[in-house]
Amino acid sequence: MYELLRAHILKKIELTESELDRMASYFTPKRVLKKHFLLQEGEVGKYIAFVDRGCLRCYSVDPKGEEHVIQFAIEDWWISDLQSFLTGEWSRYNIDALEDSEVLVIDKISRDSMLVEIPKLERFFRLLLERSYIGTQQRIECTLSASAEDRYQMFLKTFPTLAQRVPQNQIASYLGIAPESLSRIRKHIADTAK
Amino acid sequence: MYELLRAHILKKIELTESELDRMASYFTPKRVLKKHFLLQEGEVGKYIAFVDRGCLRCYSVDPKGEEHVIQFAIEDWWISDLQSFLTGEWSRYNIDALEDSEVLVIDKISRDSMLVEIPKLERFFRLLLERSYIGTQQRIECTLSASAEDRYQMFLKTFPTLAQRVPQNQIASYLGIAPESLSRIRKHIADTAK
DNA sequence: GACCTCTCTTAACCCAGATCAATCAAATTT
DNA sequence: AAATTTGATTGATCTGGGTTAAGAGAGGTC
Repeated sequence: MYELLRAHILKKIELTESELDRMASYFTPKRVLKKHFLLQEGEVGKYIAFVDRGCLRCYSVDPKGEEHVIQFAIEDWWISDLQSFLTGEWSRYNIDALEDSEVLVIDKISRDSMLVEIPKLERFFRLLLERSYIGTQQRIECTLSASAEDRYQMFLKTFPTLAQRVPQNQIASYLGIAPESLSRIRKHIADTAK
Repeated sequence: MYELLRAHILKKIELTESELDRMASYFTPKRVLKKHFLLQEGEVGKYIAFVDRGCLRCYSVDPKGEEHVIQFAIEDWWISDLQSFLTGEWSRYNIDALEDSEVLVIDKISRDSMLVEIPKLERFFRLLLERSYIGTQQRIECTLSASAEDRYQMFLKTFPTLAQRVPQNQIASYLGIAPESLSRIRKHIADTAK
């Protein structure tokens, strides 16, 4: 089950077979069933997880008890509370599975050792972060400048697969709109199309 | 004028004097006067800039002609259109100076050479990106869960210096609210306080 | 000192999207 | 298969913040 991870890394940097093997040996497979947690608010985010199969989300719960989806992750994506992972602070986020999932996790000590043993991976993680950073920045731009309907349209375009797999109310939460509003927006799009 | 940059890097990684010198030699000082541009929409973002003195902003202009501030940068911060810089695509952003500023810029070819010559800097940029990514993710969480007033309060807390230096309408744009609304919010805060 | 230009404030009105409430459909559980 | 839970839809109503418009300081510039 390390095949996807190996391929994922080779897309960004070059590693020898033996480096790939040593890299893989730092990761531990973990099964996360639907509605089970990989991380709960108040814990320390021990792991960074690579999704081998399934779908997870990272979300916060505000004082009113409302959930807000920070991030989704399906196959070939990473998910974690990076802040908690890096600083050792308690997490303000929850990460749970929207489908039965299998992930490969690595803890901080292992990752640090791995980066020392295989310094080429520094580059991999820099590239990965560059992409992630660009993604979040685009999401910010989007919320600053576009209407709820436009944001939904962009979501469909950017993440067509996710849009199929994830419940509508979760997408609404990710976009920062009420589920009822998303329902109306979808109706409006459907009406306009025909 | 490389002192601030040297100190900035030493805060995250260890470099020898000679490595610091070689690092600094890759950067070029550049003066950007108030209202002048470091990058304009449609150009390719050639540089990553480290702010030595002054204050700049990165913003997009939407189809209605409205500006949306993506990022501010003052002394000891970095500013760029990372997407354009990395991919070579045309930028959708503008970067201009809100005050007369001095920055240290590095282009892509130089940065790549620098990273090859001083691989320890891979780590520096990874750490820098980790912080930036965490920051943007927190900003997203904030827009998803907090009211305009709460977002402004958090801004004041997180960036007390910026709040002093930057015009109110720019802060409003950064927070995704109309300048008139921010004015009302400030009045409300003042009224509540006394 | 008169004249711009920018930024901020205030007030009246408006609207996109939230909230509340009821219903329906489709999974899950028992 | 009946009962329960979960997610989606629809309608009615409300509201935070947008929009428009007008005026007021505060620098700059001639």
